[in-house]
Amino acid sequence: MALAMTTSTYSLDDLVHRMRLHSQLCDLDAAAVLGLPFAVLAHDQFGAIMTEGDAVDFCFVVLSGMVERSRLGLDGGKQIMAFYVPGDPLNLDHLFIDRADDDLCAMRETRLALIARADLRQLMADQHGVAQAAMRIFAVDASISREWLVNLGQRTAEQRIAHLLCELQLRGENVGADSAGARSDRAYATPWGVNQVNIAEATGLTPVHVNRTLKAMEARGLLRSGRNGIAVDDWPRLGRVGEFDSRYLHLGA
Amino acid sequence: MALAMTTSTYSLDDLVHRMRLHSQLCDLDAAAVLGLPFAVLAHDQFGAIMTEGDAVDFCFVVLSGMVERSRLGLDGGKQIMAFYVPGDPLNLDHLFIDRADDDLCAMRETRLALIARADLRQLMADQHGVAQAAMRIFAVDASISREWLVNLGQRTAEQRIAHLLCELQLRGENVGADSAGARSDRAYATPWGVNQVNIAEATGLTPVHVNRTLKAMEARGLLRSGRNGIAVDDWPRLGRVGEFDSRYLHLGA
DNA sequence: CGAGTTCTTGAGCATTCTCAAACCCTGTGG
DNA sequence: CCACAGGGTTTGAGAATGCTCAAGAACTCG
Repeated sequence: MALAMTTSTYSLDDLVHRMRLHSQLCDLDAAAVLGLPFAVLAHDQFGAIMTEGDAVDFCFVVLSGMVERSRLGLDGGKQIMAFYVPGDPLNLDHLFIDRADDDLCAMRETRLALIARADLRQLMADQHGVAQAAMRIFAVDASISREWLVNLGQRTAEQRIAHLLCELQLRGENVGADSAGARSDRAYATPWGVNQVNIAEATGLTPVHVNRTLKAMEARGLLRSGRNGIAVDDWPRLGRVGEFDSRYLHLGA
Repeated sequence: MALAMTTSTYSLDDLVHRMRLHSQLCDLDAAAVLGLPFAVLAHDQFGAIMTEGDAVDFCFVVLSGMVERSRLGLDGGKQIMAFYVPGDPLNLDHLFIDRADDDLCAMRETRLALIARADLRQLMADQHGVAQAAMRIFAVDASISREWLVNLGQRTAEQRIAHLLCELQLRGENVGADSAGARSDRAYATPWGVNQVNIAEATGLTPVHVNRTLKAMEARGLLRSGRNGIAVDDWPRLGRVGEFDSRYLHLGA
């Protein structure tokens, strides 16, 4: 697993930022969130955060790194159902449900904030704006998984990959207050530790086919793919290929 | 559209029943829900309840009939993302989000209760148990759509269909207080107005392939399929085929 | 009886999968 | 400094699952 640490070096800034992507949040609300007590948990790559069936008493928020939510098929197949980037709460559902539905797993070196369920509940009861913002994140996450449903059900391999890349890029750009500055290299979609196997698990394709499809897309000039990740020069074009319409992310205020 | 009517003949009994599937609900909470003012809206088959982009001021609850939630691909493909049966709230997300993400559409003659957003919000603020139960429904619905993601991403046509049928059956059995009695003919899964096209749209397959797969399953003795719907004698067996594990429905109290 | 809807069937094709192996880079230990 | 191990990517050949187009059959309703 990992070790708990002092909280001094880390903050919930990114969480507040994420809340502000969807909701107006007054300064009082923001301060209240930043004042939440939390522990920090460090995970290595492939660190299992929780497993289906676990009883969970904390809400987790990604401080750095990246997390996947997945369910296993009986035949050994793994379906990734969501990715979480810094600022994202992993399991707001555990405010209402006691047992984990899914596996959560760090995809690279990751730090998480652990907030006691009771504390978050209390805060949500006291500060209506916080409750509203949290619920909106929950609703947006549901909207995202429904869009993934469309992706798996209705789109070709190429479209699925294009769509996923666009989503990751846009969400990545919106991480942290200094978004624009921090990730100025807009071309690269995957320094996040997302590899072709991950893409396969998220899109319901085989790694082999993901690779072939990426190479075909590269041949058409849609992107460049290789050991260093995937580079995209023309995001609008990729978006058109993947039928990407960002409304489902609800980023506009 | 349809016409609003007097509320006297209809009640939110089934909603209370659905809440009790996931949560303990004290009598006071239940009474409060039953006391909610609501209007009744009648829809014919294919009646559009709302369309992506609509501003919505009401929360809808299915009184009778069946509703689908879908998103359209640009190429004309339709992906059904959820089915709603009597007692199910359609759009709890609109407590937190103002614009509709998806299309909602009646699949047969359907009656809906319209509850003003403000009223439901007020009730949830006053009665903590109701808020808890509503949020739990919201969380369970999210869990269901994640299971659908596994269905589309990881399973064969036969498994997808088997899984969907098992889910519909189990949810159908749990509708209304008199569940056991009302739907005593446990064999039939689809008097609900779910046809092969609907199954196709929900599973990401073509209607033609759904038909062929059903016939193949019939040949193996898994079910009987025809104009009258689909009949299943051995649900456990069908469940095994579809890797159906009902935990994701959170029906156990 | 005719129109509409849903189900059924056929033939050919496309996308995606499976199995299997090679390759490339990076980091590690002799 | 080189051999080697390991993760990720790349490629090939053959097979399968599911799709497209197209038409026919069965039941329902007016």
